[in-house]
Amino acid sequence: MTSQPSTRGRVLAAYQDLLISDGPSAATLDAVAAAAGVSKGGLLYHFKSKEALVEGLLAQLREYAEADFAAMAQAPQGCAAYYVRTSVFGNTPFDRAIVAAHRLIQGDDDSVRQVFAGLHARWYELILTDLKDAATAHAVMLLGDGLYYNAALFGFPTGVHFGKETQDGVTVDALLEIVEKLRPQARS
Amino acid sequence: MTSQPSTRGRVLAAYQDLLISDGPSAATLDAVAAAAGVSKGGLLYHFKSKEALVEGLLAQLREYAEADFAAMAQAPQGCAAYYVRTSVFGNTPFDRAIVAAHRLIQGDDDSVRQVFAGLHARWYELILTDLKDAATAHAVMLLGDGLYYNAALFGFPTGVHFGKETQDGVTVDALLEIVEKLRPQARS
DNA sequence: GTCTATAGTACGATAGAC
DNA sequence: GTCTATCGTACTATAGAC
Repeated sequence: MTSQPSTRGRVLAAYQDLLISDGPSAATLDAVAAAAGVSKGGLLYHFKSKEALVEGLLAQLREYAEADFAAMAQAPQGCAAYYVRTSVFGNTPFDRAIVAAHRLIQGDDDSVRQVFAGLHARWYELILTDLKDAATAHAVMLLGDGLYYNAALFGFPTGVHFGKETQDGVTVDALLEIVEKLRPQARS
Repeated sequence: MTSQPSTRGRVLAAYQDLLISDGPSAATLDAVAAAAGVSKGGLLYHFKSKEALVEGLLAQLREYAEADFAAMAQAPQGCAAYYVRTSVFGNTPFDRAIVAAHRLIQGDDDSVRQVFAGLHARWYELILTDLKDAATAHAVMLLGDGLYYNAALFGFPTGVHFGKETQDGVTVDALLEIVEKLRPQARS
């Protein structure tokens, strides 16, 4: 029952949205409070400091991540294809949490880096289970990373990038075909 | 003759180093001036504003980029392999300029984004010439992007990451083998 | 639980001496 | 060309009324 629009939830959502659309420097306490419809004092009642706001964001990210790991482990297309496919920004809650947190990596806060390092380790583990070969697994992860970083850094001008095309008319399906080529063939 | 340690050059180098090691928020005018061994007033004589500092960084980046495009077009191993290989952080002047500028993308400055968009377009063009197929070219670029972004965002704890290994014992050579697998075979 | 008012600090930039 | 001193602003966070 955490999904009701409590003030705390509205503040967190506003912080996330500001990070995604305008970057960390624009996500000041004033701006977040205004976007959430409360005063700065009201915001600081729920989150005692800016660091607490970040922690709130990361806690939410970790929640979504656990659910994603479970889905990935059971994905019928295999973990590798699942990873690449979901590396395209899809505007899901998980995607939004990732991109928002990504924008904080440059900052001084080392805890954000650590969270992403942990996510990466889990993903790699799953892909390796799927593909067996370390180099291939690494290559597939890098491909997905490239997709995600491009989205996170260069973003979605105005809601574009949501479709299937990633660039120059190249579709995700075309990328997935390439990933399948890399899958070690069972000798028959 | 731009390589002599002029004050202007030292300031620019100090700004670059601070961006790479401590991020944008640490690269204040005070910090840059101190690192370069001048006062803030002295710094501002050479660069009238912080924006001018960024422009100086980008000008340098563009210079290095032009030289890299030329080398890439003539690379014996082909453009695709060249791109992936040089996407590993190698501590070259070009690498350092790229990583430093990358840290500014999150900021408000749109000019940094545009420079990287331009670089990407040129690289893609060269790789496509090499590989002929758009989807494959895109995949190779994403692989290189992933390498570079991981380096730029998570960095080099203390000079590590300079060797051939990128992660979990996976070498760049192993990644290059995978790229070669993707190269469309000449029908014989 | 939410507000206003304000303290304290850090940053970018200017002015003017040397 | 480089320095010191200073102004203006924007931000985080606290204190206390309601």
